[in-house]
Amino acid sequence: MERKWEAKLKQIEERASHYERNPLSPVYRPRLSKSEEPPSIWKLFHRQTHAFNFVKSCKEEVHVFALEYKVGDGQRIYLVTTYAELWFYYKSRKNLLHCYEVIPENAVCKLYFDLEFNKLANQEADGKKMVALLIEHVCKALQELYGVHCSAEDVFNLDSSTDEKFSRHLIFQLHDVAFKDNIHVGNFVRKILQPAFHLIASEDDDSISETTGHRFSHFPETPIKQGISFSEMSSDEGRGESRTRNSKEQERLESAEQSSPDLSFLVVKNNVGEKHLFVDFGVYTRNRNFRLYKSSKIGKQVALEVAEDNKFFPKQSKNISEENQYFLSSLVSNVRFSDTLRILTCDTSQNKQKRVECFNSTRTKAENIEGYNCSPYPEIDQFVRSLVDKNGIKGGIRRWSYFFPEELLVYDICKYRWCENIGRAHKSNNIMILVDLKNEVWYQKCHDPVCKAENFKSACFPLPAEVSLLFLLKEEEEFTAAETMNSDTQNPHEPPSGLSSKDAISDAAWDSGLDEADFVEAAEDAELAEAAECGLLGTAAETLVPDEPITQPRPGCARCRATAEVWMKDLPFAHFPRSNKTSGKMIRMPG
DNA sequence: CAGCGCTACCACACCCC
DNA sequence: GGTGTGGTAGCG
Repeated sequence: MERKWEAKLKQIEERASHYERNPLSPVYRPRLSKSEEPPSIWKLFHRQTHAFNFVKSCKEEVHVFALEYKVGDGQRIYLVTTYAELWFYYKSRKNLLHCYEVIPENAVCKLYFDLEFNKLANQEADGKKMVALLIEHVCKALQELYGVHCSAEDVFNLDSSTDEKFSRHLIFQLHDVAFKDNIHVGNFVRKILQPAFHLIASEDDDSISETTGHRFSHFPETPIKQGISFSEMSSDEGRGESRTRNSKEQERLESAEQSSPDLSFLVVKNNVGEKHLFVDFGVYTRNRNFRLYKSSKIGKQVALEVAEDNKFFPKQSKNISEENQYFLSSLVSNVRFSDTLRILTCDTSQNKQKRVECFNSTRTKAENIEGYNCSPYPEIDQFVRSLVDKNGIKGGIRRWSYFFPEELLVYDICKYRWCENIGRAHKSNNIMILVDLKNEVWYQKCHDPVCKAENFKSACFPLPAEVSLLFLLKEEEEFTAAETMNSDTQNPHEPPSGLSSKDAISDAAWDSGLDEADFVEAAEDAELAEAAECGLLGTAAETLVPDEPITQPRPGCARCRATAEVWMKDLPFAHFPRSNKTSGKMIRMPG
């Protein structure tokens, strides 16, 4: 034990001395680029939190993907890149064979399903018919609960079946509609399939896998909110309009309750004969990994492909191939903000209860409901509150939504209605404050139909220093600069001298997105063939970004700035998505 | 050196009748 | 015996 410790200590000292001999170049030297091409972003991380922290610090629109790399134990590493760059390397299907989208917690996303049953245990089951019936039921539910119209033509239907197992993914391509996050999707799915739980519970008490409510109805509970619409004229809560909407909902609910749908087609048996549902409810958890279109599980051959009975066909585009369109459609968290987008929510009854209690306990204070209407960025919430607390009017945050692609936080404001467009407060329409985390600016839009019609967007104002990522990072850099290990960054592609070859490879993987030539070369290297087989583009598992930073950020360079992800991990803004277990500072939303 | 986020299950403590 | 709690194996 002691010897091990001494060896570690010696290793650290050696490394420290190396960094002293090779101090960090103070000047930022951009990498040589062929033309005006956007820079490559291709980074691998062992830890999901590090990957998300890197995303936060990246100016470009990047996403986290999980790659399986070890047969058997399902171990994964995390890749951060753009959709376009991933597709560039991914499309040939010679590499990156086992990729998963990480559906970021708290991010707006599409409605999706994972469906499966054992064919041997359910020989009479007609999978295609079950899918069609499910889609029909879901569309009906969307119509009745949210007034959202859709059909089987809006459902991207992916098949991953084998001889043993029927397996599908459904990704709903709703028009200008999405869910607040995948937890809300899960609540919605559980809600609309509750009669099926009853079916299992009544027939077989041993295999209840989900707790159920006591009411036996079609869609047992109306969501507490119907989702704000960024387009509709709305939404003074508790006043005339929302009351009108609520009574409409009541009508929908009542008509739904008159007849209970037959969901018996959802009941299947597992390989030991226990009853289960065709729908997998385990896929609605935070940061869920969801297998990509054309990826297979490691150790298996079968990839997700367009199902025979798929009825969704993406729009033709000049610039984007059909396959790429399918790929983009399959991505659950690929939802961009737009003025006309509606965000659906679906709370559990427990959360509703909490919300009511919270509201009752704080309403006398006429304050915001702390803890519920807070985003995972408390500093930014506070700043937004300060923006809407002027001229004796204390506005509040009614709700927030997060759009991962643009890193955009959209705050719906209550009480405070001052609109820059008309130079006064709106009489009946609320405003929005949008915080663009990428560009560190905020601006105002509003729900007023006239302002919307002219696509009004206020001027952009910089976020104040205290909530700016740059500021926090700079402080942290100054703090750590003296004691941080430096390395030679003269050429990002050239590993620091004096390190082991293993470290050298690490550095290359650490610092660069492979360009096409690199990629081909790497993939053809016989020694790396196995790793390539695992889909790692020739960067074997041990060549990943280590937890310790080897390069230090170069001031002014967005990409290099980002490599400080390790230093960032304890900063407040880094706790979104949720930070790792050890920090435990993340405010988790109820539920 | 190295995944993550759950849920079901178990052991145990504590309480009450 | 009922209920709450804390740890963990194992699943997706």
